[in-house]
Amino acid sequence: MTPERPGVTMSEVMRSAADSRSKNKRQDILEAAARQFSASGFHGANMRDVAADAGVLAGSIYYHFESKEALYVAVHAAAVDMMTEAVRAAIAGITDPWQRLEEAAAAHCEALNSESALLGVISPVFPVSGGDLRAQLTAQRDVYEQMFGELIDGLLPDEEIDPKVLRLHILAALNGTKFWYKPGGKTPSDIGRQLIRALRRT
Amino acid sequence: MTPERPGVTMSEVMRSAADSRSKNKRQDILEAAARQFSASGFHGANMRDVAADAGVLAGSIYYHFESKEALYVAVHAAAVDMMTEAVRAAIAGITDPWQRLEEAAAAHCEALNSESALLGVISPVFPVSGGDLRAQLTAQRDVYEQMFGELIDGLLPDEEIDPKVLRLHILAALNGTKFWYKPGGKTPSDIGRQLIRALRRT
Amino acid sequence: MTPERPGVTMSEVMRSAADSRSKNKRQDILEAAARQFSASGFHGANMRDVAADAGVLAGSIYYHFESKEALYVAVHAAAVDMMTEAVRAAIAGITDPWQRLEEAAAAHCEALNSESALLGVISPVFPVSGGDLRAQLTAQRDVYEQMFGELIDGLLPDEEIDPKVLRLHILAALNGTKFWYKPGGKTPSDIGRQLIRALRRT
Amino acid sequence: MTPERPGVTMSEVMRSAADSRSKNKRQDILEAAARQFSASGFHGANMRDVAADAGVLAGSIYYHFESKEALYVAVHAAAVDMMTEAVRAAIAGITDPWQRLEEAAAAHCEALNSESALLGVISPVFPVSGGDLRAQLTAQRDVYEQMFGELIDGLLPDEEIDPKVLRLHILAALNGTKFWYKPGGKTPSDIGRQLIRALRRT
DNA sequence: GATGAATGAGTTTTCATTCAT
DNA sequence: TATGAATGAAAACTCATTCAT
Repeated sequence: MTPERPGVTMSEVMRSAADSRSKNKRQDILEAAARQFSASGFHGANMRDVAADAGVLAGSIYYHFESKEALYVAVHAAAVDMMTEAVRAAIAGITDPWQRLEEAAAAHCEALNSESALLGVISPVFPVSGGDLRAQLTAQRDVYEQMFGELIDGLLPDEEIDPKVLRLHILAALNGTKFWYKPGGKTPSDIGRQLIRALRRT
Repeated sequence: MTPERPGVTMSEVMRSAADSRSKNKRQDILEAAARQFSASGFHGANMRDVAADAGVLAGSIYYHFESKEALYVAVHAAAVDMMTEAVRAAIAGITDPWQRLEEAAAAHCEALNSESALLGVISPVFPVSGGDLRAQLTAQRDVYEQMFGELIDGLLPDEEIDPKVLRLHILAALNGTKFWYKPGGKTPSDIGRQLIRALRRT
Repeated sequence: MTPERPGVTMSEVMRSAADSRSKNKRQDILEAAARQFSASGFHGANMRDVAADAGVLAGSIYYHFESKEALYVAVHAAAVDMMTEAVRAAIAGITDPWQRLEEAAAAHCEALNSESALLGVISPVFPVSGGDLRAQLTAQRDVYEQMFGELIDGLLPDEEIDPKVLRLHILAALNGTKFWYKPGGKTPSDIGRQLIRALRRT
Repeated sequence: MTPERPGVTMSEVMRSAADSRSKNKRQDILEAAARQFSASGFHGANMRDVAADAGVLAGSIYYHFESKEALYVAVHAAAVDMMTEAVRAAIAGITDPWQRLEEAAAAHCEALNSESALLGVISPVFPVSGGDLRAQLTAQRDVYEQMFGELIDGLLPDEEIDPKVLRLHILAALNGTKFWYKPGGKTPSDIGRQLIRALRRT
C-alpha cells in the first residue's frame, strides 16, 4: 500500500518471519509459542516443543521470557495488539453501525483463523481457572472487548436485549470458529459476517 | 429397616448422608472429575486433585476408570446425556419454532451453569487438538448438536444465512457463558434467551 | 540397658537401619538425605543422589516429602531431637555444673561425628541466607540451644563474660569439629571435653 | 588536577565516586562475589547474581576469572591475605602472650564481621566436601591458621589440653560469629575478646 | 574489555499409572 | 474394592559457561 514497500502484504511479512530462521529469535519463540499454545492450550503445550518449533533449545527460551506463563502473556499481548489493529483498520472510514460491526466480525474471524498462529491464541478461551495469569489476560483483552462493545452499544436501543450480553455472545461465537473452521468452504470473513447478518435489524 | 421410616432403604439413607459422601464412589469420582476438568481443562486437571475432591486416593480411580482419558470421556458422555435430556424436556410440547429454540437455549445455558459440575464439562470446547479423544468426544456431541440443528434448520428459509453456520455460532455463544457467567445478575436462562431473541425474526 | 532388648546398643540400631534396605523407605530417605546434606550442604546436595543413596527413584521422595526444603527441615528436626535426647541422657544424674557442661559437650561432639549421618546435618551452619527455611531451622534449634544455655548460665556469675556469648562460642566450636575431626586420633568426646576443660575455672 | 586538592589523582577521585562503581571491574566482581558467597555459600551463590551485584553481565566475569571455582579461590585468597595482615598488625608490639591472643581474636572477629564483604567469605567453613577446591582453600588457610597456632602453643604448657585442638576450637568459635553476630549490641571485637578472656588463666 | 545471546547438561518437581496387599 | 507406596518419564526451570561481535 505504501509506495515505499510496494507489493509486500501484511501476511507475506508474517510468513517470511515464521518460515525462515530469522535473526530475531525472540520473535521466533513468540510465534512458535503461539502455534503450540493455540494448538494445545496452555497446559497442553510444553516448552520443549515450543523450543523445537522455534529452532532453539528449551533453556534458551528463558533468556527471553521469565517463565511459561510470561511467555503466554507475551504471546497473548501481541495477539490482542494485532487483533485490535486489524479490527480498527477494518472499520476505518465506515459509518453505518451495522456495517461497522460486520466488518469488525469479519476481521476478527479472519485474523483468528489466519496463518499467523500468533492471533489464534486469543481463542482457547482461558488457560487456567484462577490466579495471576487469568487476571493478566483479562486485562489485556479488556481494551479489545471494549472496542467491540462500542460497536454494539448503539445498535439495539429500544429492545429488551442487553448490549453487554450480546457483545459477549458475539465474541464467544466468533472465537468458537477457531474450533470448527476448516479451510475449503466459506471464508472466515464470511462466517463472521453471517453472524452479524443474522442479528441485523435494519 | 427401621420401622419409623418405611420404604426408605439403608442405602438411600446413606447416600443422602450429611457429609454427602455417597456410597457410590464411581459417581463421586465422576462429579469430582467434572469439577476439575471444567475448572482447569483436560491437561490442567490432575488425577490427584480429582481423587482428593472425590475423597479417594489417586490409585483408587483406576479401579473405576481405565485412564484419565477414559475418565474424561465418561464425564463428557454423562454430561451430554444430561444436557440432551434437559433440552428435550424443555422443548417438549412447544410448537412455535422460535420458542422451541429459545427454550432449548435457556435449558442449555441453565444446565451448563448449574451447580451440577457434571454438565459444565461440555463447554471448554475441546481439550486436546488431535487423537482418539477428540474423535470420541465429537461423536458424543454429534447427537446433541444434531438436535440443535433440527431446531434451527427451518427458521431462516429464504435468507442468505447458512443454518449450519448459525447453529455453530449459537452453540459457541451459549457455551461461552461458562467463561463469563457470574451468579447474581441475569439468570443463565435469561442470558440464553437473549441470544435467541436477538436473532428472532418473527 | 532395658532387659527387654539386651545387648542392642543405640548405634547398632541406627546402623542396621542405614545399611539394610529397610522396609521403611521414609527412614531410608531421611538418612540418605542426612548423609548428602551433611556432606555437601543444602545447595550442594541433589535429590537424585539422595534418592540413589536411599535406594529409590528421585520421584519417590516426593511421596514422602513435599520438597527439598521440607526434606531438609525433616532431617534437621530429627537430628535436633536425637541430639537433645543424647545430651539430656548424658547429663542425667550429674550435679556438678562444670561436669554437666563437659558431659553435654562430649555428647554433642560424639553425636555430631557419629556414624549416624542424621546428626551431622546440624553442623553445616546454615544452608540459606534468608527465607523460610532459615527461620524454621532456627526455631528447631532454639530448644536445643536453650538447653545448653541453662548449663552455662550459672557458671560464671561474677565475671565480665556474657553467658549468652559464651554459649554461642561453645556451640560454634563444637559444631566446628564436623569440619576437621578425623577418626583415628582423639575421640570426639575427648575433643569436646577439652574445650570445656580449657574454660573450666573450678 | 584541581589546585584545591593537590596530590589527588583523577583515578582516585573516580574510585571514590558516589556511586562507588569503580573503574576496576575486577575488584568489583571480587567484592560482589565475596558478598554472594558469604551470604549463600559456594553452591548457593550463582554467577548471575554475582554479576548483577558487580554491575556487569554474567559473561563478563569470565574475562577476569576462569571459572566459578577460580573466582571463589581468588576471593578466599584475598580474604586470607587481608585477615593475616589485620591480625599481624593487631599483635605487633604486644608481648604478653594472652594479650596477643586476645588482640588476634578481636582483629579476626572485627575483620570477619566488617562491612568489607571480602573478609566474610572465610567463615562458611568449607564450601565443598571434596576435590581440588577444598585442597586449594586449605592451603591458603594454612598460613593463617599457623599464625594462630603460634599464638596459642605456649599458653597452656602444663595442662592436659592439646594446643592444636584448642586452636581449632578457637577459630571455629570466632568464625561462628559470622552466623549470629548482629550489629547493635557488643562489637565484634568485644565478642572475640570474651572468648579469650574466658579461656585466660593468668 | 565487555556484552548479549545462546547452550546443554543438570536441577527440582509433577503426574498418570501400577501393583502388592 | 480400595489403598499406600512407588515408578519413570517428562515437565519447567537453572546455571556455569561459551563465543561472535
